[in-house]
Amino acid sequence: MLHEEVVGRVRAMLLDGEIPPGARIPERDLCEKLQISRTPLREALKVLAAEGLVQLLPNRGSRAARLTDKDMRDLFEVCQGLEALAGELACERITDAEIADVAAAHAAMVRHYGEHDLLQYYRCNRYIHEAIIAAAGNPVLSGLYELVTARIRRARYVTPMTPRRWALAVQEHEAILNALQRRDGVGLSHILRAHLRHKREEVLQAGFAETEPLEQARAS
Amino acid sequence: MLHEEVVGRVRAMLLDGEIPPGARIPERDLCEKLQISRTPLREALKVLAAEGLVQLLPNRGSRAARLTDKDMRDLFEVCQGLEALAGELACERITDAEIADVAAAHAAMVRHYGEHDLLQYYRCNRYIHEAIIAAAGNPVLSGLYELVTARIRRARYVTPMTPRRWALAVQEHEAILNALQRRDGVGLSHILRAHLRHKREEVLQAGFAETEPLEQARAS
DNA sequence: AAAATCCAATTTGAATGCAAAACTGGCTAT
DNA sequence: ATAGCCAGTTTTGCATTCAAATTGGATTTT
Repeated sequence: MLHEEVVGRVRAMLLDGEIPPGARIPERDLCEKLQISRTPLREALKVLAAEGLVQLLPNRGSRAARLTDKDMRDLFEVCQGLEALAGELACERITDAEIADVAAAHAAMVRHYGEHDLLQYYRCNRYIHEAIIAAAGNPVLSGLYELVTARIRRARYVTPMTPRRWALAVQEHEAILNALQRRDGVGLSHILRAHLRHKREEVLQAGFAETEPLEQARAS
Repeated sequence: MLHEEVVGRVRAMLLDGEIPPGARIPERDLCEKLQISRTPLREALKVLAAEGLVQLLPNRGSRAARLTDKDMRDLFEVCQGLEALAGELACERITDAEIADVAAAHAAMVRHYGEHDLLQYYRCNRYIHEAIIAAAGNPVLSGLYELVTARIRRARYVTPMTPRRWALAVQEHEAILNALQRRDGVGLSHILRAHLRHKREEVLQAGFAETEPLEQARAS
């Protein structure tokens, strides 16, 4: 197994909640599960710690990072900035084919909204946001976006919405697609920021932060 | 030596150019120099690779990353976005004392400009930009900023300027301080973007990218 | 009985050792 | 003379090993 693969596997376990936030990560157990020795696993853990997904406690091992309310606020704030930037750049650089692709995803999303299928709705939603990032044509931006969104992914794409909030989100997405089709960078940037600001409020109100001080179960 | 210290030491060697861009990094040599064994060094290299400062070639070791023109452009573009965001947030959150601190650094910078002391000028310049980031009060933002600026630091704070460019930069900094003092977030955001756009043009014109395909000398 | 202390057992952090892959230089064949 | 190839050496990647730190619990002390 390649280094990047190990990092990817452990990252997936963290993002999927297979290793819950705050859980200690006993190296030996994970090694056994991944069928590798401690050396490459420890390399992966240090990388994930640099990404903010793992917290290293010197001489006391590592644990899955936990997000406070402040962390969540900060991450969303930066995410707003990154998406706003991406929106502006995307309007300058996106191709007609890519716009059509986003439009299709948008239509599918609206369909899922009509069917009250939250899971599929979120899948399309995420696809659209990521397509806008990709359309900015800036790998550095994409990389940072991935770093930031990884940490708030579960809060962002799992939190249930009130009918009122959901309707508003769909409306905002109409405006997003519209701005993109008109290649209105400034407009897209603004609507994306508002959209994410609303999402942040929603997530914070839902109390999604992972601040429980109690000891979590270890990874199964 | 602690893990973070190893990462820091190697990162410093990369940023200082002690290990020049493109140079191969023989693990044994670095181990000897740092007086550590290969295991912790390799952990540090993987972290630095995740940061984009080191390039890992599977089974063929690692080398100091080299920036192409495109990389430089992308990094500056993102840096613009981050500083613009920080500027807006800073105007909402900065204290009077912090503004006074920036004003003092600005005055010192102008003095160094008058003395044609580029090195000291750049030092104050960098201090100001970092103070604005810090004033945004968002550690996630600060972290990403550090990631991005580390990679363009040498291009940004070493490139010589024409008298004309230098005068313009000072003028822009007057506007930056002014917007900050008026707590004009939108204005600060705009002037910061323009300021960095100009810097980027300058750096790219100076041909600062590290694209030489020839084999570099190894770390001394 | 509660608190502090000490000791065994576990776990982490780092060095070493070993197998596999890549580079070097010299040789052969065309 | 040059291109291709092969053995020897070096370097990487990972498993193992060893020392140091931590944890939990039993024992002792107040």
